[in-house]
Amino acid sequence: MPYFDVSIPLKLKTLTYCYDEDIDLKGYAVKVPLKNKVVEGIVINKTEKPENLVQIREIQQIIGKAYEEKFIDFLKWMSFHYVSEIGSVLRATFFEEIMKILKEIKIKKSSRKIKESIPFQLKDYSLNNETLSKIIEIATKGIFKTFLVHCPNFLYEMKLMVETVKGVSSLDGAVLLIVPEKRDAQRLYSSIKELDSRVVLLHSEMPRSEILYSIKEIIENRVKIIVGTRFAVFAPVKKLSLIMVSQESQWVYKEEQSPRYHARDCAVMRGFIEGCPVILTDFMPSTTSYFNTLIGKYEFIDDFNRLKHPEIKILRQPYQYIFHPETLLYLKLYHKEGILISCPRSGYSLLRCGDCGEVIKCEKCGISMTFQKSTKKMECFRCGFSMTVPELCPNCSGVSVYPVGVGIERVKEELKNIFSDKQTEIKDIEIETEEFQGIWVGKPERAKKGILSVFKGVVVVDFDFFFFIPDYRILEKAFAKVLLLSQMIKENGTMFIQTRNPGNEFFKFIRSYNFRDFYLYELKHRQETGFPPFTRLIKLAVKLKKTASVVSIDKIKNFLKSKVSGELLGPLKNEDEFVFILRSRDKKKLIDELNKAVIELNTFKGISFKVEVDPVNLKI
DNA sequence: AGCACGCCGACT
DNA sequence: GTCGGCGTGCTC
Repeated sequence: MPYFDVSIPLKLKTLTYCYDEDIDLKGYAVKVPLKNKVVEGIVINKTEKPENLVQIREIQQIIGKAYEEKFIDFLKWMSFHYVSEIGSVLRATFFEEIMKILKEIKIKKSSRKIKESIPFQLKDYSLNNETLSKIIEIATKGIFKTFLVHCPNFLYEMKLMVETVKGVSSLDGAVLLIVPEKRDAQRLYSSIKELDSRVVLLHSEMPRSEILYSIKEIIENRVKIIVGTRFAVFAPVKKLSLIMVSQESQWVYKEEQSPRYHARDCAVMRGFIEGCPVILTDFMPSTTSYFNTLIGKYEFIDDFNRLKHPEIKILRQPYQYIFHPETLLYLKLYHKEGILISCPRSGYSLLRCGDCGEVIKCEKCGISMTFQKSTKKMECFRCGFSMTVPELCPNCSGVSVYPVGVGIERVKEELKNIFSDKQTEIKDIEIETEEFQGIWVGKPERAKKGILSVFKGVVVVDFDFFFFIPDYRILEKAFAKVLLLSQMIKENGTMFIQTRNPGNEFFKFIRSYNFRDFYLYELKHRQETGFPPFTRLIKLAVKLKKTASVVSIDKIKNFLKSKVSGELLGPLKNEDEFVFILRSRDKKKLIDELNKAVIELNTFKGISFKVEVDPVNLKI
């Protein structure tokens, strides 16, 4: 009798069932008994009779073909690469929708009112036709290859997507377009809808009924273009001609729940499995992707200089005042034409003790607290803890506490001193606005990638803020932030970056938009310190249950040490979890070994654990 | 002692 | 996810 591995959409490994007919059931939805219930699952592969099992139960019913065989291979890769049960992978891949459609449960015609978004304004952009024809050519050939296109800004990426869609419309398969956020997906959807109505939208904030509608359109082959956010990478299209991922460096592509997949990496693997090209784009490609172009894994296309970029000036951040004399002059000359001042924090400043040199930190979460001059209070922006300014330094009881660092409140105070004429408006940045004259103050996070060429100048004060963030990717993120802000500057405008450390090599690269040398510098550093792309990091959080007195965390640590080569850091305790970081230069082997170790870990009594491959942050 | 509740592990 | 087993602890 033939045997089949069946995956059930639970946190559960595949289970083996038998069936009396010997047919190829890979990708079929079936009904199988589980304990005293009957549940639905997917046949993953044909298998041999498991030796150790006495009783094997029978597949009760075949519902129909749910997934393409190649898609099942993709699921298997996901399960292996992200070290998670194949059942939980299944749950992430539109299983419910596909089952509903398969069982022809009547789908109530939802009102289908996708809120119309404003299409992107793309007319003025001239694309590099060579890039476009390269993409169309490879899509026509229908082979796997990954390109990394360095674009001058976000709209160029959107235009590239729209024009590519036009160029490949006669091809057989569908095009999958992945963007970071819901809002981008809605706008791109509207832009494409104008040219081709055979497009569907997929983002996770859509009502389930609308997602179901999109999936039904895809399965029933009425769709040529899919626009969506990260989970759209699982769209059940029969044939793909091309996958494009914009803003590939963005960490929103990482799913926070198990399986903690990265949509860009999944897109590349899906392209490989399905045999179609994958186009990654960004105006600040991730160091990892750039590295992949150096080792020949991806092909690099440099379109960054298709647009002119503003001059960037690096100036020394004064201590007593906020603005460097050159910045100040520029402000006085051009403030009517619109200047944005980007400031790392709200409030007035941080406070530092003159005796011990320590910045006052939140007693709850340990990060620097911001001082509000108007209320004489200190606040922690992460946990919301607030207190009155202490009279003595909490660290050394010193008496000479003074403000350091620049906050929005302090910038506004100084601007009011400079422009005492009262005619100069000082406004908090509102992205909804249409006109950008006057002086605007805001945090760099408020810079939005769709807002281009609106200010005469941008001033970044107290840039050094970035250097204190403990994140191995902070330089590429800081560079990306600078670029985002620079894109908001009109032609002939200027960008000023004020730093206490203008001699830092990092600014040489920024000032000249020298990406190649920046990446080489950054890669050298990552190689020396042992960070990706030269190593793989995996976070493993272990929980000891109440009855786990038999197992100690040391036992688990020793077990992991014996099973997994490379470094084992930790455990650090976080509430009821013990968190380990695994790190190895042999990236493939690490995943291999961890998958094997996890099978044994499952046999430990009284523990539970979570795995995160390529974690978003290393903080516990 | 008897039962209720909640935790834990197994599910082919 | 969900059910059954079992241990803890409360009450009659």
